[in-house]
Amino acid sequence: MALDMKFFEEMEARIPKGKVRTRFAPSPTGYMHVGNLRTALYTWLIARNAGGTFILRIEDTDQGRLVKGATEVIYRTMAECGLTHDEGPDVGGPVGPYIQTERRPLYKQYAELLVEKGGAYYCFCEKTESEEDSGDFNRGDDPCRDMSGSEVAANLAAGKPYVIRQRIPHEGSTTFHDISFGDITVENKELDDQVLIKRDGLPTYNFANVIDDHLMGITHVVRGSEYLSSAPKYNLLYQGFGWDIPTYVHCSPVMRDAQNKMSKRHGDPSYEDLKALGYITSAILNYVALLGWSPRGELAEQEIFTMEELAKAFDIAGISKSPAIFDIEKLTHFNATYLRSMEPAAFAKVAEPYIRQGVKGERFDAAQIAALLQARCEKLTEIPEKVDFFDTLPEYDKELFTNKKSKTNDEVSLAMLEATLPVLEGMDKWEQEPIHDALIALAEKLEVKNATLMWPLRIAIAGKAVTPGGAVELCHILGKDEVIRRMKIGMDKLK
RNA sequence: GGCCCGGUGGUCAAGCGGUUAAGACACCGCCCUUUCACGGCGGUAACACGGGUUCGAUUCCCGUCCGGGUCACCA
Repeated sequence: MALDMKFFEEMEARIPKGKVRTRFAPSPTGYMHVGNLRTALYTWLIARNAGGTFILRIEDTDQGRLVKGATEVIYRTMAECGLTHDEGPDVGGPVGPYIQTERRPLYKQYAELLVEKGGAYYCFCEKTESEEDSGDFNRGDDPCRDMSGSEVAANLAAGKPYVIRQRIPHEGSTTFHDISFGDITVENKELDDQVLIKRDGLPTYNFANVIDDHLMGITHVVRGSEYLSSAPKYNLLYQGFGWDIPTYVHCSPVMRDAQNKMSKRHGDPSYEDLKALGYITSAILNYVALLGWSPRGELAEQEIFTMEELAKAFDIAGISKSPAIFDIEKLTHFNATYLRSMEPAAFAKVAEPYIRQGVKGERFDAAQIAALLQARCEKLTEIPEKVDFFDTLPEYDKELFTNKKSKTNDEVSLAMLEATLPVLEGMDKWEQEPIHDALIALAEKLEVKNATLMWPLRIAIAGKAVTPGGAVELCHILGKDEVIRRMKIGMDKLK
């Protein structure tokens, strides 16, 4: 069992030094949930904030959970979100490969190295039910732990299946440092001799992670707090190899409510789902960034951040230790804010497909409708039902003509429409300004408030109480002939 | 259950021994107004509880309670 020490030296020589290097290491499950997205974002932010390197690594050591097309979801999401990686399976880099199954031989060699150094041992025990049931089988009592070298060699030679386990000291305690949780100390006897190399020869997550993070020169390990309790074992592993321990940044989970994490099983939305619900990427990212992190000092009250601003402002000290409940209402607020702050042309572009769901064909100008919508929609998906009246005048009740605040009833409404009809019919320039001026002038002449004149007109041409835009805007978009046609229908209702 | 972590309005959160305890979402009023919105202004609402330490605790320590995580040949 001679180890090729030269190989280890060469691997060591490849590791970039002296710069911040972070990595996002998802397993390809085909589903980017919000917590994942946030971890990816924070990881990216730490790298960008420090002018460092951001790496994408695919952790696919679980044979049973492979999902086809899952890595594509990851690439697409990262690209859409602007979480660009400097090294990864698709772009390469100095410490590849970046897919764990392609690194398979590596883990085995390092496990053997660790055995050599005394930090691990071969275990030939059967995987038994009783072990799980009894619960009082202490992994420190594993009979293989102290097996003689010759016996191990004999078993190996006989082809007996085995796993490689980490040898945790029975005595003492281990302290690790997390940048937001501080020092955490655990008694070694609380730790078990976890499996490093599985019976199938593939590494466990816990082992592959340490090997890869070291060989890829990762300086900051960002991950969910569910790994907090296995962190001491990681430290022992690093120590066993004699490697530097990276900076740990553990993040508390994103919750669906006070007691449950967001999960696919509960039907909680993933990044993709949120987009399908009408949320835009920039708003999602901004909201997620603030879900568990907040800026300090000068920026403490700022909520709207571009990715650049975020990269500049992001500091690890601002990461929260307690779990945060995902509040879709607040996301909605961010979404609305982002939609409103877009350039009108840009908004028209993202809104158009949704407008066309409600307004078929090219009869009406989508850009004009978009202009009315911009201040009135929080989610893109609410657009179609807001604009459906353009195509066809809905069936409506004449009750709508009565509005207390506008001082209208059937009688008044009819009078207003009768007075308005000839004015509009006489207009030769069908533009917003002239229509507006003519109607305002008419209201003044009739000595009624603007609303008294506008309300019945808007109801007649839209057939619904709530519309994007007022009577003038709607008249303009609908066109003269259609307006007059709809007004007459309204008047008939009122007679 | 053992071990680890956390606990400021309904939610996200600032605060780091002395504050009228920020801000945002949501909610409620008012203003603006050709509907609804946008925008503007204002309001309701919090330091889990009990002990310490201290001249003084939301801030520090201990206990209780509540919540989360973890105890896999899953990640």
